[in-house]
Amino acid sequence: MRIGELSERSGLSRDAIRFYERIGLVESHRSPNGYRDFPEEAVPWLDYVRTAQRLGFSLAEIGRHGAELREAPDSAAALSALFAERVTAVDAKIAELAALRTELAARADTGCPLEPDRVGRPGLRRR
Amino acid sequence: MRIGELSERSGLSRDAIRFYERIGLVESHRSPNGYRDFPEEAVPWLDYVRTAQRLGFSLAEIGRHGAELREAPDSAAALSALFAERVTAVDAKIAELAALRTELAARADTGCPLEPDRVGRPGLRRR
DNA sequence: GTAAACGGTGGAGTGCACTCCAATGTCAAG
DNA sequence: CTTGACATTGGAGTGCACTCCACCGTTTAC
Repeated sequence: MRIGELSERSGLSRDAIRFYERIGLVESHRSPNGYRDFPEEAVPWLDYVRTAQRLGFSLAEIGRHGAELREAPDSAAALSALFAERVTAVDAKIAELAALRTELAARADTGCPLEPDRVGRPGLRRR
Repeated sequence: MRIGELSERSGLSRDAIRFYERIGLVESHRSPNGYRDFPEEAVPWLDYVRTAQRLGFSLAEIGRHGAELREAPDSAAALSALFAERVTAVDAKIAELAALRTELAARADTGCPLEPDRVGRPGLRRR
């Protein structure tokens, strides 16, 4: 399909798609007239890209992930390991969010947010 | 405290703190010599800022909510409502991540990651 | 008293992820 | 054959969140 259709179906702008192509996040071949021709699979792929990106993964990470998968031997185990790694990263993010949620909920309870006194939970917080 | 101490205790660079001050995310008053003087509360506040930011909130969002909280009437209920709103936003993010996790885990299981419907292959082009 | 460490400012630069634009080419419909 | 929608390119611009720098003044340790 051409870029206009992919744009509509993926919800990304033409410019964004061309940008993604430039950085190697998506591929197309060219029709004889020079127009980009994208495969069907570009739609779910860009969908995945958007999701991962919205959830805090950079385009570089997403692209690296894709590249690793492509370069991995055909071993299903190797591929699974890469995904498992991603799952771990996502789990870590979820855990962080859960902690933030707790903090926020505690402040909502006390009604005593940033101003009056202590904001951070009392105790050790070092980095 | 001066900016160096705050930098160390918050884990943010001096430049970042000065930048935050410029955009109104943190406040200080000045010592007679012109040095910034930050209150103790700046430490937990910046801690909170970092956490929220790492988890996908923009500085603008963080600042907006901080401002709302500071400007809110003394009503604990109003403040609690604002925090409850944040909690809702965090919950939404967690839900999205959970969905991504499911997707990733499914692919890890099949060992057939981008393949079932052949995703447009990323061609690694480091620029 | 001097040197190091710390503080100040303004401004330029960086990396990311686009977005907009001008100039030009392609193609189907009227 | 023209019009209009769609495509191409390169390059400039945007917004965010810093980071680095030069050049200067202040404070502290010896």
